[in-house]
Amino acid sequence: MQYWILKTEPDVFSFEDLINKKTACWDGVRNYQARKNLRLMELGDIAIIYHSNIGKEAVGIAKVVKKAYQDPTTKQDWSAVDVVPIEKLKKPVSLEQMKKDKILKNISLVRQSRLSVSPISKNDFERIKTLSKI
DNA sequence: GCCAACGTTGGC
DNA sequence: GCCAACGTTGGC
Repeated sequence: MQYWILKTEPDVFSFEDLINKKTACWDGVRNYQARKNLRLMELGDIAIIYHSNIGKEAVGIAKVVKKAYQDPTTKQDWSAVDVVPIEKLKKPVSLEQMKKDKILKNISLVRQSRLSVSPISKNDFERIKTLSKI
């Protein structure tokens, strides 16, 4: 059981879009490190959805419902997974909050902002959940 | 819109 | 295989 952060630009695909679609194919990843992470995802793994550029905040939680398969948007060797929304965070957790937070300031989202799929610890996940309820 | 950080590409 | 040039991402 692993936790992840999935980053998306909300004007391209937002958490609201995910809620509306119910199931989304998480495709378009074109980064080897991110691909590696995608392929490590297991059924039932949990992902924080983070909005980059616009908002710059964690907005919701999703679950992996289909393991990595061929990205349908390309013939090249890239992977996609399917996710469903679990819950919308009551209060989004901003990047600024995470940077200031003792626990979260070292997560890869903060340290390596370009990586679109990255693992986080259960502890980090719980911390984000806690912050979203304050 | 700018720039820093990072990844990728291509010439040697 | 190295490294400079270039492209992309994302925060500010």
